[in-house]
Amino acid sequence: MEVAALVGDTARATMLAALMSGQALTSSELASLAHVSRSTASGHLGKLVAARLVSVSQKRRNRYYRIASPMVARMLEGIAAVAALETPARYRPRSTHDDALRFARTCYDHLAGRLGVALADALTAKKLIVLSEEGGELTAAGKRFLTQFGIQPNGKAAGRRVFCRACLDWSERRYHVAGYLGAELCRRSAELGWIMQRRGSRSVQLTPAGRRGFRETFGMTFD
Amino acid sequence: MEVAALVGDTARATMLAALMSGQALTSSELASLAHVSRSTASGHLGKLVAARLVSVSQKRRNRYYRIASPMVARMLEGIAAVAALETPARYRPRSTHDDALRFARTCYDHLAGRLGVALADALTAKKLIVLSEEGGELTAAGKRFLTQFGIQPNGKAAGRRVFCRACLDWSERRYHVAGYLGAELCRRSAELGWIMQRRGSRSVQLTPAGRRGFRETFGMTFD
DNA sequence: GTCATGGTTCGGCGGCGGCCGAACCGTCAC
DNA sequence: GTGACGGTTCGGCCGCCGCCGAACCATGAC
Repeated sequence: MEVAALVGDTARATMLAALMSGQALTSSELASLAHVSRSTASGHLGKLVAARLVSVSQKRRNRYYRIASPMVARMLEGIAAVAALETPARYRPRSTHDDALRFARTCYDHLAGRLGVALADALTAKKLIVLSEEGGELTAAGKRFLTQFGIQPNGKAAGRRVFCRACLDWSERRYHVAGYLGAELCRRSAELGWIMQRRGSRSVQLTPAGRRGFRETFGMTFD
Repeated sequence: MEVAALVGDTARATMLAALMSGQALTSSELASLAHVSRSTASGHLGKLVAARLVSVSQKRRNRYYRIASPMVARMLEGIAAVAALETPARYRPRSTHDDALRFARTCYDHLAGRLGVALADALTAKKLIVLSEEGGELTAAGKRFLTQFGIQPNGKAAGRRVFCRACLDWSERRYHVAGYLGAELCRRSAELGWIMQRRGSRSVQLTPAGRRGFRETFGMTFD
């Protein structure tokens, strides 16, 4: 299981966590996020690429790294879920950044945290989706709704991956929506300016427009 | 992600892999399987228990270790699936033990390998279950069949966990049946003497009775 | 009681691998 | 051309952690 050993190193784990935002990041950015020198980061990234955990693409002078596949993302989710369980009632430092992550973040390509779980709850309550640990399904009403919301229920990308899947949220310990649907919900929310993501961070900010939009469209409230 | 670091060590990974057979094993057995001294194994197991990846129970003079939860098992499956992908077309040593594992093994509590995938295929072909990446479902015919086969579709344990779930088989790169149904199919097959498991190994042997049984009951053939 | 067995703890050894800075290589701007 | 910038490679240092054997502590058989 040398894969686990790769993920086991702190610096590499930090880089992978940053890449789990779904963004493509450069070697230098990752170096600074992981608090190591560029040379060290380069070495780590080389190993990750060799192991096919991340892929790299050249754009002008920069090299952009990203998670290699949804399968890798799922593995990392799984590890994070177990890691989150592991801490019993112990003292938890709770930085403000942690709080931000708990509120809303991206999980590779979909929304997670309180926001992600609330969205899943709202969709369920409105009977637009049926979500269970085994997967998820879109209702007829859901199909109509999505089209109206700006998501193609039959988009060309939809056929190539799981349509709707429940993903265990490590901070909320409940499920949120992943798969094609989860990714599209996240993409469309960003497109509408409801959420914004800082570069190099997984945390997601809810804009005033988003606060309004999620309320009016999904009946969600915050605090 | 110190969880990954724990799994990353060769000796611990070997122990976890052995425990993924679903059996409870003693410290000494795990030491010998991982080719380390008892003292070393004891240290490793202490860490795994502390991290809640494995649990331990005392029976007479022996301490029995086992995977702590289905969630941990799922995480390990996920890592194994990625690890199996990682190797491109490279040279693969292929020992006879590996071949045995590829043919049939347990994956925590259900069947995997060619046998596991073939069973999933047979159940699907007979329209007893519907299996997809997102999960699985039992048909009405499936419910009748299971009862007759000796599995309670509504057993008391069924409510506490996912009923039917698709688990990615790392050797076949296709799905087999996991969840309560997967576990019950495995349990019942062993009960009928169709399969046998060697202690400390994940590999599963198909008995002559099993060869007959799987053929007559599920229409499966081997080689 | 004695002896055997299963398991953990302790102390010390050794090596893998992560870390850095310096040097180096391309690409781009000018 | 020169200089700036992003990235990788190299060499060497250092420390963590996995390893073992020996001692120790149980429990159980007799």
